[in-house]
Amino acid sequence: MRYEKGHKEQTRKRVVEVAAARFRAKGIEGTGVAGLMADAGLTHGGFYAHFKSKDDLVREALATSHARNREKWIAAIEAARDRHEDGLEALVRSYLQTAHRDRPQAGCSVAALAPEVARNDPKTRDIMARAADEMAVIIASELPSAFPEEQARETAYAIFALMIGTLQLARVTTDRALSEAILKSGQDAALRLARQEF
Amino acid sequence: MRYEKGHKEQTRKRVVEVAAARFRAKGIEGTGVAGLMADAGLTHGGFYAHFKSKDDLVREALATSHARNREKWIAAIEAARDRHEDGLEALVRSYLQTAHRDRPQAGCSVAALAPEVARNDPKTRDIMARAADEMAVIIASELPSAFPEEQARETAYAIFALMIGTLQLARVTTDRALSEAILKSGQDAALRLARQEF
DNA sequence: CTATTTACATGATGATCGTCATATCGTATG
DNA sequence: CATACGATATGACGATCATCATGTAAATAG
Repeated sequence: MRYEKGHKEQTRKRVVEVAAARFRAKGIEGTGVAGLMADAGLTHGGFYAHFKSKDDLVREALATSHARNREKWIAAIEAARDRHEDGLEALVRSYLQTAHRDRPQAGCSVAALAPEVARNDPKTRDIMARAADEMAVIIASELPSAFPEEQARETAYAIFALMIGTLQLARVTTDRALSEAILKSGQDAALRLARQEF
Repeated sequence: MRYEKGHKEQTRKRVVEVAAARFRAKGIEGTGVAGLMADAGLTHGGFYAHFKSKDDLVREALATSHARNREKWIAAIEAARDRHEDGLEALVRSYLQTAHRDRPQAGCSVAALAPEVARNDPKTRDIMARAADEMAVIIASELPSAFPEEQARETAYAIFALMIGTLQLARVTTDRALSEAILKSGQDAALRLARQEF
């Protein structure tokens, strides 16, 4: 064998990682296979030894982005717990912050790619739909216990929708002060939805 | 002159109209100049007699989509007023409905294109940012008068963010029942935000 | 009724797209 | 130490991309 054992697997992982970042930064259609491989330190030729198509990579990259973000969410909540603070508030403030707005390549794939994925095939849409559902489950688990279960799930989806919509509006807005204000509005509204009684 | 007076202007308008629909349906990068012109019943050659670049058309198409949607919003509110119903509720329910989810080509350009526009140049981003601001103004004007002005603007942005995020999640979700439930969650949450006291 | 004008068509530019066939070449294995 | 293997490179495929130079034809101006 030309390379050490496990080299191919490692390379594959690196390509998926690079892809996950580039898709979020430049869009799926905006990312070419050649540039992708170059970013991973390779040429375009080897691509199809790893993936059967670009769509195949798209699905894997979406799953990877989601897994990473999910970990961040859980970490943010647990860190808040350790400081005896509200988990959902920590999550919302961490999500709707300037750093997240300015670094889509490392951020939420739903906020960065939802409309583009919505135009994709059902298999790819399903990956993001499942990701969104998992996010909603996490949010629901941090809602005040006063929420009836059904209401919790619905409110969780609404809070997640508010989060991605707010991040997108903040990213579109060129006026820096207004963009910050939008992030803050989103934070406040999300927490109001979470704390609302029925 | 080869064609009657005003023919060129009419053609240009038709191209912008077709573009506004295609961008929302297939994305900006997903829409080629050739296909666009074919849709308008023309060949690709004449394109640059009308627009100095594709980016130029993108900006015009975004402005057109927004203007159309703004009219729809105002019409929905006024129709509700005539029936002595709440304008904002009518707006939210009209926006977060199955027909809008299933017809992005005729729907809100912010929900369909925000992340892609966020990656575009500032001039293009500004067009959408201004559109979003106008939508927020409309929402704010329909909020209960109990809202202090500053709070109204912020809540309006949050409601709009919730609306676009909800529509996107509903479009990604392949499970039809869940997609409907997401739309309903968004409706309820938006109205809760609107009716909340401070 | 002819000449001029101009909206659009034809066709080509070089770039980049996704995909694949084949060549290379270093290392693990014999 | 030689060899066979396999991970990646080279290079090409046809398609499509945005853009532009030039050709054509028809309606208006004279």
